[in-house]
Amino acid sequence: MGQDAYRMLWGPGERPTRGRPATLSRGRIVAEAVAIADAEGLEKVSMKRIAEQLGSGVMSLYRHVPGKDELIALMIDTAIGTPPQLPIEDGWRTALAEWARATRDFFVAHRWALPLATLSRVIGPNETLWLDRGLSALAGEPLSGEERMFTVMAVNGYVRGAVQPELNGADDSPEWFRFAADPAGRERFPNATALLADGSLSARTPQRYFEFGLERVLDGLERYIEEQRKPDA
Amino acid sequence: MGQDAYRMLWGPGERPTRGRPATLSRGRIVAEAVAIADAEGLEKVSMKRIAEQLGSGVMSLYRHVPGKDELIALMIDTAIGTPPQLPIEDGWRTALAEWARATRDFFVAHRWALPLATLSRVIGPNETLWLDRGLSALAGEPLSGEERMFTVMAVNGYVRGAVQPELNGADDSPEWFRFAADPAGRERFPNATALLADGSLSARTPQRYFEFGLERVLDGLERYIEEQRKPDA
DNA sequence: ACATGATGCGTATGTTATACGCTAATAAGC
DNA sequence: GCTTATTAGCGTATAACATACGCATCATGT
Repeated sequence: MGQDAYRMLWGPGERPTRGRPATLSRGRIVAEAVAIADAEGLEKVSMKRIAEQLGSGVMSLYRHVPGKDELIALMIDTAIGTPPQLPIEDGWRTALAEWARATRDFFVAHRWALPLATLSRVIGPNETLWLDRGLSALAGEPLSGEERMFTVMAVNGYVRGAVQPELNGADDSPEWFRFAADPAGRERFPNATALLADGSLSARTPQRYFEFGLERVLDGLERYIEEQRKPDA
Repeated sequence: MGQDAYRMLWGPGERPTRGRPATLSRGRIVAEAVAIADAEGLEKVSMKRIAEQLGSGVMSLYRHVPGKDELIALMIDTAIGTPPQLPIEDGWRTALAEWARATRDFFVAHRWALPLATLSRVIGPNETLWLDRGLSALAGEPLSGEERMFTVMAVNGYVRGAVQPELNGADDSPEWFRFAADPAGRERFPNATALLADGSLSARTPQRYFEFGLERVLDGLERYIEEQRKPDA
């Protein structure tokens, strides 16, 4: 499957000139799959449903897509699209912060994408472009290649971690912390209980605290970059 | 399903004294599911397979588990187990770093867990205990509840982000960066290509760079905590 | 006109999870 | 010890799913 997925994501998009011309296309199939996932969740995305939505037979899809796994790999790369232009002129920190916010926007706009993104899979061109864009923010800084990579990964990891509770809790109320209803729970999880006591987490301000954590991560990166810039050590 | 999963994870474990005694048990089923996932991957975990492994009929499993979704929720909480004791006496930073490493160890030991962890689901007692343990590292620091929460989340997010490439690339070679094989790819992703040029990412030293990123994140958190401690502003 | 080659898709297959109802096995009440 | 209530084990049936195969269809190039 890795091989097929790779060819589909990266292979040349040449369409044949001979034979019966296609009414369906890979792009339309993927777009429909993304639309269904956005509207009703990933579990509603089935080959049958996509075909119905497109007014075609189920097996016709397989002329354009090797299988469902590969289709899902395509969904991520299509949904994430091309990254935004970053304000490199304002410095790496501002640029990376913008990159982080855009990444968060993607996961919020396509709630189904976060679990898929952590799946082992082939990375597509658009996603590679996002990585490249993130790295471009650090182009002028005195970091090794691996340091650059892990810097972007640290930011990316934070974004994913911070956005998840926002996606989960969106249904209703704090799904967590029901343990605090009984004394045994309060005793077993004193520190988590304390969070409830001072009224934290009841407020619905995910965006504000996203920024809080992001600043902390960027602070840490900034400190290292500043140190590397000094000619001592 | 949320309701069932919640009751199963948090409900009392009392076994009935009346009726036919059980040969199967919830614990044995979950343990077997985890064993299969560890050895052969999550996609091999089916109700049929679990039953075969336990020498029982498929439908017998449903006497002890409401359904597969709930079983998977249990798998995470069982596999992660109880968190390690942290060296609080050495300060929050050392303690949180230990917590981060233990979290990483969990995801490495159970490769199937990372995508599931990002899924929307009910959090179980063990996972709550991990959160509580992480928060306990910050108990003495001058942070608000929300700040504590997002501090732990920042570390947790970093861990997940940093461990993922390690899990993916474990099969063989760098699945990424095949684009660099042709000039068009090199031109399209100049910054990512540059990483290859200086020999980064070829070395197999994930652990070392895990520590690098972790230190950066902790640096950022430390700076904030130090500032809060000062009586100015 | 005709061969070529690709597309659209109905049918069939194998794999899932799981609802339902029957049978078996034990403990509590008499 | 016998009955009855209560629970566990599980065979069968069902519905949803991805997808292999083969055939009919419809353009293009000769």
